[in-house]
Amino acid sequence: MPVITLPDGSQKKFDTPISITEIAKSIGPGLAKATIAGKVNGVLFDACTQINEDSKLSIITSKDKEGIEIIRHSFAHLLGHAVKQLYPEANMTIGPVIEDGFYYDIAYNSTFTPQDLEAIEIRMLELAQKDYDVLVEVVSSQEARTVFQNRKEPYKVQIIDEIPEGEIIKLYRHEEYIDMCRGPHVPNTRHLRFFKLMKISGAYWRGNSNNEMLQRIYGTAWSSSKELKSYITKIQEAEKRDHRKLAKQLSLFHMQEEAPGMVFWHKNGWTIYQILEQYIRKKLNSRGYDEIKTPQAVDRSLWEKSGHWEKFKEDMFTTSSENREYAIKPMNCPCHVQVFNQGLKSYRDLPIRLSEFGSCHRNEPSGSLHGLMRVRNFIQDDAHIFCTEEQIQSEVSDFIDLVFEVYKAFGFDSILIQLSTRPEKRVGNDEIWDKSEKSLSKALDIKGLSWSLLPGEGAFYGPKIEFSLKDSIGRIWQCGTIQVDFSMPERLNATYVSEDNVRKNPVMLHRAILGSFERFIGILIEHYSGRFPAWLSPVQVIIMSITDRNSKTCTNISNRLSKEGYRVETDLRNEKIGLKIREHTLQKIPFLIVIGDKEELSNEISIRTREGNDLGSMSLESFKTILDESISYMGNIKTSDQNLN
RNA sequence: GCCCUUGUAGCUCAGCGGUAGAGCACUCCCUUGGUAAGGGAGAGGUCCCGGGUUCAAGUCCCGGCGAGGGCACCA
Repeated sequence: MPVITLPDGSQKKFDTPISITEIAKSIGPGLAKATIAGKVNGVLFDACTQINEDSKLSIITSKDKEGIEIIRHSFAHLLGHAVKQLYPEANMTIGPVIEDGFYYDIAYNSTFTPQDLEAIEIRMLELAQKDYDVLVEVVSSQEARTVFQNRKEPYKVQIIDEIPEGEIIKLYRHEEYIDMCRGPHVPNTRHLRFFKLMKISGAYWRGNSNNEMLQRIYGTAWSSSKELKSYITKIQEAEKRDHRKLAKQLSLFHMQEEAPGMVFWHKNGWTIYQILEQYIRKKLNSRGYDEIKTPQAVDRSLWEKSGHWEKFKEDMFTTSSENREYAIKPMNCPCHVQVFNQGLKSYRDLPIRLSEFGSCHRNEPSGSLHGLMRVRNFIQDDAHIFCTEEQIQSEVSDFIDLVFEVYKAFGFDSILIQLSTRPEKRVGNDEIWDKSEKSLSKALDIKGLSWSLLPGEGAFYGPKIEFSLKDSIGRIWQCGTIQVDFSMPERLNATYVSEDNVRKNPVMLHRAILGSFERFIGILIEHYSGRFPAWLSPVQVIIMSITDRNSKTCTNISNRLSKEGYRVETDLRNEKIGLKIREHTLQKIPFLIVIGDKEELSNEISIRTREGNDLGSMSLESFKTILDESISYMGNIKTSDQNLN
């Protein structure tokens, strides 16, 4: 006689054990039809599950987050169903749910082509439209093993072998297709309608690069065609703001095969770089950092001492001269210790904050290179703080303030913080780890920041905080970091004389705000979709003539603005004004000035923005006020755009 | 690094065994035109590199290199 309590608190009594579907039916036929699964006392179950004791139940439909996840998971099985019909020799491995969809990893001796993908998608549609019931059965591991041995699915057998004894195994039957899963799954394929297979790629069995490569088919799935469409649109929008595409259109930088993973900055991109560097330099100088510059190539012996040679030899570029071997620096820290080591330091000198816009090279795996986001040569807004253990917390605290201040200047106000703690392989005793992890978490807590813990993800030399920001279309990028290091100062003999007159190793804090300029600029390009705020725009103002008669006036105005430090260009070509406006709008120049006879007569200029707003005619002085205001918003696009409207 | 896809004019791409194409950009000419594309003519290519198959190879095959999508990696 189970009593079922529904989410609204109402109760239903039943005389006999009853399935979730039946309960839904007793509430209403519409709900019964929409039922995908049920959450019984907080745990998800298949819709056919019998409930025989008093329980709390919520019916899961496609409107629930869990519902759409179940739909995605069932789509993976549907994919399996279609694949096995079309390619009986294929071996199924795992097919989990991921953000926005699902995938299935398949072992198959010939490669799936885009045509195969299309065929699979069509077969999936046909199968789904049969509205067949998905049947679930609980089996012993021996039974499961027999099923998949008969089906010649060695990967499934391997998975079964690794399931602990006693754990229940469920088989889901999609007509003749059988898959194994924890479930739950949709009760009928009529819930499977809105999906699209996205791409095929390789993936290692069990995610281990020593294992064989499988073929992974990715799909996206939703509970309505509207959601599916909006997802596809979102992907297309993201493609439009791809920094590599925009870089070409706006002539920001280029890369070429002779220098894989390294950037040829063009004038426009380098202008942005310069603004960022100068901005950060000013921030650091005002906060007690001393900027330095250290060598690009350093003798192997230093990298041996620092431990890089042993651990990261493969990732370093090397060169030689007169029988000596050098490594191009992959990091600045060992060099910074060399600067610290010049002259005897007292505890009174600490903290010492050494900053460098240091160019580093890392021989990243070719397959990981990706535009500006992952390069082999990059410049960091790097600095190392040498301090005492007691000073860690306040240094970390000051750094967090700085990070937030800088990110805010670019309009990033959603920042994720993660604290990574001691990994298994580490140096330093537990006492020191306790202390440094605590000083990091305390610094975060004192500021009332919410953060998440990544246990075991710290560097071998110390724990770290990572700052990730969310861009204008919701993607997350890791940028800033601060890491506590007890190891390198000791390895490289950095010492200071303490208050009690003994030599101690300082603690070293590695920290960066932007991370690398390359990556950060890549993020900015996509964040702004190439429409840089006036502060960062490589060209802030374009001055266009109506006819040749107006050229001189254009040049005069341009010179005046240039002299005052604005970035301005002229377009005096013998072309119609419509064409000029089109081209410079596409170049995303914030302010477009038109000069014709009318303006010359009235001694005014006509302004239009790249958004297409006509600001009318005004004096040069009035325009400068508008321009100054726009620049003063720095990287905050929302505010500056509102201002322009 | 691994799997798949891919490399043709400055850019975006078509051509996929039989004398290299289009649009835009570029050069020249006409046009001096008022807020997102004025008209005409012309020039422009070791079809990524190296081998092979073939009477004949951007086109098919093999090997490099680069790029794209994933996977692995990201101290």
